[in-house]
Amino acid sequence: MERRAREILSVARPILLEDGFQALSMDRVASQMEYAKGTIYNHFPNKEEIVLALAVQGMKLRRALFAKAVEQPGGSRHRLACVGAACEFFVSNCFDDFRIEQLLRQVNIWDKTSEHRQNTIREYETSCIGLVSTVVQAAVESGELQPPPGMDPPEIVFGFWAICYGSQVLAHSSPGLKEVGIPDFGRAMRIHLNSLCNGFGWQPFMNWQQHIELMDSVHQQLSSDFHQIITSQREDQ
Amino acid sequence: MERRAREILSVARPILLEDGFQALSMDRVASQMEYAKGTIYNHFPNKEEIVLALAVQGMKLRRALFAKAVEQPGGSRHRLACVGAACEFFVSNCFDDFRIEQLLRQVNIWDKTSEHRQNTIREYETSCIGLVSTVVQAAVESGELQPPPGMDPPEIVFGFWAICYGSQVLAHSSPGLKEVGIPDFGRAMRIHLNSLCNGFGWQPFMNWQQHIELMDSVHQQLSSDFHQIITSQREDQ
Amino acid sequence: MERRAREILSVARPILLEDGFQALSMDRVASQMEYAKGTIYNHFPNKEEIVLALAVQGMKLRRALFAKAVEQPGGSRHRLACVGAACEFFVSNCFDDFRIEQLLRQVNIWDKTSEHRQNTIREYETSCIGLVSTVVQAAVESGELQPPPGMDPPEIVFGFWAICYGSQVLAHSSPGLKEVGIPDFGRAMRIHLNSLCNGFGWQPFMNWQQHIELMDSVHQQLSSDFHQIITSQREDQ
Amino acid sequence: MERRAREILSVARPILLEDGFQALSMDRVASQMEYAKGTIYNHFPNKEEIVLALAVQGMKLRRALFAKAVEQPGGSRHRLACVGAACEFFVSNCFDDFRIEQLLRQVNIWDKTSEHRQNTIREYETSCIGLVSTVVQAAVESGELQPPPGMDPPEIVFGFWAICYGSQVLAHSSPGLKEVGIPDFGRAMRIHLNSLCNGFGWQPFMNWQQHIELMDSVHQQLSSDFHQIITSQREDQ
DNA sequence: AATGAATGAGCGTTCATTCAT
DNA sequence: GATGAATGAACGCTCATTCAT
Repeated sequence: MERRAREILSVARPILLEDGFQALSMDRVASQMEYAKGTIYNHFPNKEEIVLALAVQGMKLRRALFAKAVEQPGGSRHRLACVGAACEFFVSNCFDDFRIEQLLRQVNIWDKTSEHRQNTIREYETSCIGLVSTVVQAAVESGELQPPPGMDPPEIVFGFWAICYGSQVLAHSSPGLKEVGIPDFGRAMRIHLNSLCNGFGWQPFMNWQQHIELMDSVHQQLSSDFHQIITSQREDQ
Repeated sequence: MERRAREILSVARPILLEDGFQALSMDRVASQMEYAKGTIYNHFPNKEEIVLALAVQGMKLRRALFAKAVEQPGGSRHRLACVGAACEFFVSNCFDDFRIEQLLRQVNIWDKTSEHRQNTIREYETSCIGLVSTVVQAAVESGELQPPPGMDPPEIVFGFWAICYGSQVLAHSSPGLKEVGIPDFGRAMRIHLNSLCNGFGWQPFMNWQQHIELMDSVHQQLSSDFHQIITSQREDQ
Repeated sequence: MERRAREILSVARPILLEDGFQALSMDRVASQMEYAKGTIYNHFPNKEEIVLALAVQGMKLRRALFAKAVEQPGGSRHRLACVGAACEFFVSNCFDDFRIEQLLRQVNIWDKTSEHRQNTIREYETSCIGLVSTVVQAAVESGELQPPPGMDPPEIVFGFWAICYGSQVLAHSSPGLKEVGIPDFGRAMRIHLNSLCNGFGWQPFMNWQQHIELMDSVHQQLSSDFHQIITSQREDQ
Repeated sequence: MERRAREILSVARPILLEDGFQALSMDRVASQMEYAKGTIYNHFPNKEEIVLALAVQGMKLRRALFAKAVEQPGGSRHRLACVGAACEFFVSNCFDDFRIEQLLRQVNIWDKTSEHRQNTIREYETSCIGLVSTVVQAAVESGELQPPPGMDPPEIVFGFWAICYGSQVLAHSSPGLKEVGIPDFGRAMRIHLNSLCNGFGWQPFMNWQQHIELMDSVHQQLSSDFHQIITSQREDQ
């Protein structure tokens, strides 16, 4: 049944997160639930598919957050801040999902998985970029942003995405960021994102204080919406 | 004796890169070289240490490139471009090392490794950030850069680092970046790095064309130096 | 209902032939047809029974060929040639059936199968020997053959059967028969069968050229009959 | 060590013979000896190799018997009788080896085995045919045998081989040979082999009684030699 | 009659690690 | 210091069979 698959995923998730892909074994999953190993294979043909299915859960969640952020009213830069808030919210509240997504980028999972689930993953990724691109596109159309010639919205998005992704990964995997002189990576990330906007001449110009205030207010505004989204999504999982 | 260790690493490296951490086993390493499994254990107490040792090789290399970049004459923004060139050069010519470093950020390797080698890794990372920080520091001191108050050079570096790292990882792990609308991620990365500089008001201001020209010229200038460095370093490995 | 069983067999057959008994599993059969695993168990209590049922199909076919061969007019030696032609035809055109029969002689199938199907198999085998024995019997009665005292027709048949069976198996399983110096095992087999006849003094004596000519002509004569038989039999399967 | 391999084979052999290839599992072998499963894999990379190794033992033995038979003095037909005796002796006293050899002809073993052991098997087979061919060759050269034109010694051997192999297999796998009317397949086989000789005009002509007497006497003569050979060979195994 | 989820023992294989030589 | 046989738990996966629906 469908419920069975969700149970399997809910058992597999903590194993994957706490002890890594290597430690995720069908034996271990089976031993932690009431069903036998063979039963798990009726739902997932191999453990890689389990990881993919877990990743899909997270990507679904994030896309929902992004969709909510993008649909906010206001100027393009304000809406971009909303997306940034969605990003921050996602990493804060769904950090596990973020880490699972990271896994996909590292371990050799793709070879053994069905094309169907692979496509699902790709669609979610594409769709997230697309959502943010609409904000950039709106900025261009309204004249708030004049990107370098030959630079399309997705390429602009790529920069923000790289800062967000890179910051998060480095922050959580670099041993002793504080010792190096980066005490609050979240604040640093916000400032960099804002500076990048300014660097592109994205109107209205904001100094770092204005940006941080904006981010805080946006967070407050969307917080309950976001919580509602992840609550309802997780009920389905 | 020391040579033995290097031989082991040179056998382990392609296994790790081609088939992943899971596939790296002492058995397989031993079968591909003239020494027995037991001998390998005399040099590396477990396979995680091998991975760490491989990572150290790469980080040594990159620090050498960074050192060369940082010692270039010229304005701070020009020197930062040199560091950028070093980054690009590293990923182009030492992509394997880059991937091994990524591995460290994902797989559960740290638990089983000696504190000594862990510290070595940390020192190289700190040292790289430190090198780049000197450029930022110089920019601040010369007045070319006025960072937001409370933002120290390492935090500035963090932004550039995040863009570089994030871009590379996303570019090499996102299925179908081109389909999404990002045909040349290298160019996009350069533009974003430049925009970030501009966003911080780093003098002299540069538009994207000037920056790309600068990067190209810097590359040409340093190319042979860089090649010499990786050649000599690899002889030692 | 009966058609269902035939469908199952037609799915199982290529699996058995291409990948062997080990690879034949109820799961695999079910996955290749429209019915579920449980349904298959309603028709065949285990996979051994499927193999037996497949073998019966082949043995039915061969007996039909033998019956046609034996009913030919002419001298006993001519009729024996007809049986030989049936053998050759069977192996050429129903090689799969021949291989399945071989399987029965090797794999431990008998323990798990019903006595009923086992008896069916035995009856077909006995019946084939019986058919050929009638030819030998006729030869004895007509005086064309004087077998050693105490040697009954079935024992004579046994020799021919052994040459045919042994030749076929050796030819198809001996790696590199040609390299050993046996370029055309079919021709060799014919000569040996003829020599055995001559050795028993079976009248009329034939040299090897006459025998091969006889075999060729008999083949031409019976070919269309044989084809008709396997066509009609296979419709029933 | 070498002794360990022999121990493994001696455990595997009865499993293979009593319950078939399917039942031969590394688990079962390990459970029946003092060494662990992993140890077995140090000697044989998979179970197919074990079967091949067992087959080699038998083929070595048979070739030794053939070599002894062939080196007997006397006319070619007498020496051929010696080979026949070797065959009969082999099947009587090394029936297990004969059955293992049969296995090779049926189950898909070749795919997973090393080319080295495969070649060993082929060499033994070729070598056995070669030994018998020398007898045929001698018969031709002495004028005792005039084979059909274009029929080389190995092709002659093929006929005898087919009768021997086919008879043995049919005798041991046909359910109820006696019921069919073949009470003593050994006697039948002898008569057929003799008739085949006569059919080729192999001199001196022998009737079935003379042949059976010859075979009996040859058996008595060689019996102790043969026993000695298998005893000494089995000590090495 | 048909289904197909569930089972769980079993399979072939791997591998980090130990340790006597 | 080097060896490599030995270990034995663990792994991913299969599959004949059962049985409630």
